[in-house]
Amino acid sequence: MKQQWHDLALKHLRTLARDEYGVEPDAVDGSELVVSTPPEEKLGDLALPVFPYAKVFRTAPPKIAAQLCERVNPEADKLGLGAAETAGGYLNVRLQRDRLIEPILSAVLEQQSEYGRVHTLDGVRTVVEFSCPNTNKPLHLGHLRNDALGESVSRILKFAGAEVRKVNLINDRGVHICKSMLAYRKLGNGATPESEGVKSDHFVGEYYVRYSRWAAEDPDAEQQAKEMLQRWEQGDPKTVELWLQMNRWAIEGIEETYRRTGVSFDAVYFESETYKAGREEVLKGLERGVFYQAEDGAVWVDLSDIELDQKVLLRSDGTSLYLTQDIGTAIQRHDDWPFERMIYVVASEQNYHFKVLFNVLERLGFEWARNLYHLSYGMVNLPEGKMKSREGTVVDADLLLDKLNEMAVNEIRTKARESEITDLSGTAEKIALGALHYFLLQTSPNKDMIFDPGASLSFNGNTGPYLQYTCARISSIMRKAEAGGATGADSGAYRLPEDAALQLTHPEEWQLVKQLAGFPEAVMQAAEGLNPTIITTYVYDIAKTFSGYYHEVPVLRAGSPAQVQARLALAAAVRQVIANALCLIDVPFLERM
RNA sequence: GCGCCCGUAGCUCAGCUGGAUAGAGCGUCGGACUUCGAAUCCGCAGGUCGCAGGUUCGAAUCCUGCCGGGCGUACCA
Repeated sequence: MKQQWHDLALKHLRTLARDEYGVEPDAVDGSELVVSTPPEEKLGDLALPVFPYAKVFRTAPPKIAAQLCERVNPEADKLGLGAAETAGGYLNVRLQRDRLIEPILSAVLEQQSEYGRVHTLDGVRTVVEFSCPNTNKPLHLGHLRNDALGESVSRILKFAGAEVRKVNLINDRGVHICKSMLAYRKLGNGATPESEGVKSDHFVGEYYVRYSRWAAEDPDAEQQAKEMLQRWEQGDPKTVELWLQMNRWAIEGIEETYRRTGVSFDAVYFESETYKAGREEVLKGLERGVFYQAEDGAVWVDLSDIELDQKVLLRSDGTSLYLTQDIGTAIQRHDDWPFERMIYVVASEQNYHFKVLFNVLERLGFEWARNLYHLSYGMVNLPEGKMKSREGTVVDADLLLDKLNEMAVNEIRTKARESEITDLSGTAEKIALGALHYFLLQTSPNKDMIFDPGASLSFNGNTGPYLQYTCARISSIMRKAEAGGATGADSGAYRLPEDAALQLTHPEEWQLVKQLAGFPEAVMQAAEGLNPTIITTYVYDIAKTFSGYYHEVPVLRAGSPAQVQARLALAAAVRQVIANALCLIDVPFLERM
């Protein structure tokens, strides 16, 4: 509809240019003509500012708007596109409601969970890397932001047509991994997660903490950790065995958290398997003169031509670095599954690292390197400041979820809803997840955010549970309607009465229909900008409109059976779109809560 | 020092490629439950969009310079 108006207005703008101003139609730039929304409902549904053309026509904008209005209206009327009027330099359009309500609602009700799918990225093979945990401790709040972003962006890209492969990279080697191993060997006495009744990744994490305490008092600890890493790299059987055991514990625990949060991967890479892979590529590059070797044997790349520094790619002893390994994994991933784009969801502290990585890959001649993208996200801080592992202020993912769950249970009991739901803990868990993910995705990715446990765990206001509640209310209305048998509905498939447009004349009903129609565009924007915030804002807006609407307009007790049916169909459509949007931001949908 | 990012209401955040009077939530204050679920709704108050210039019909949005904060700038990851 926007596009139609754009084209129509542009066409007449061009004839106007020729007829009245002796300006070549081609001189009228269509990209200058934007279709926006008027600030107030009563001004119309669409707004087209004509200011940009004042200069070409050497005429005041209100006059251009008036002339354009006169020319555009007859055809708009003929096509059923509504009518335009002017307000200063704006051409405001009032759409023809009775011709739009029915097609928009039936599109939602027919396409159901597919409504909102767009094709802007059809077939684009895209790898999304996210999460990337260490195997020495459980996930924390920072990972939750990363996971929420990675999962949500992946779903959004898929919904925009892309072929998405979600990948994880487990950081399972290095001296930090050896630290928890060392502490376990010293202090573990053969304990296991089972024997202690502790979630297995937390069990491993405890030994990392114990190591830190020990190392604070014993300067020899660091040395011992390094020695253990050497033994690991040499393949010492006892070390490898311990490593395997502790990694299994860590990974099993972490996977449990993934299942809990609805996060999953199509492929998992292990640093222990890929850390050597970059070496060969670097050596090849050295041969071709892309890199150079220092006297001590270290291999360097000189990035001063693009105003970056010189970076080491291989240590003087020939071992790999983080950067080296990332070169290897990128190439390996492209071999495994030739992608067009790869998106790394990694915190902003690594901005520099990715600039270097992408540039080095380009220097090595991989043409796909130009389509690598670092989706950088800001730090998650606490009201008291940064999370510090040394000060024990790191917010543990599982504990946070437990706490949210507990609060949700209390809320359900306070509201006396316990008897209404069949699965208390399951429902509470979905509410907890909804609260968490919505909160994390509400802030634009590139910004740092403050996680205030008190405020963010609230279930009131602009929150995930508010959206779930809106859906639960609609579901409740629909259940009642079905029980009453007056709906013409069977199992949630709502038929739209033929005269729906005549029934839905309330201003908020038109507002809702317009919002429903706006969902595909929100998806497009979110996909283009790799930004779930577009979806969170969109879905809150429509939920808020609906909440206000059902407070003042009765659905089941509407004036006539036809109106009841029309309003039910509208409610069903709203619920459908909210559900579709919630799915994109990993907020569970609830029928009851 | 240099590089990148951020600075919008008391607090936490939206604000599409520049477009009409800058929006939410929380918090404060005041209203609405014999009526489709009050995890809701309605209303009041709250802003020199960090500061100063510039670009133009028009700037929270683009450019430059300051100020404040964050993160980098490892043969760590």
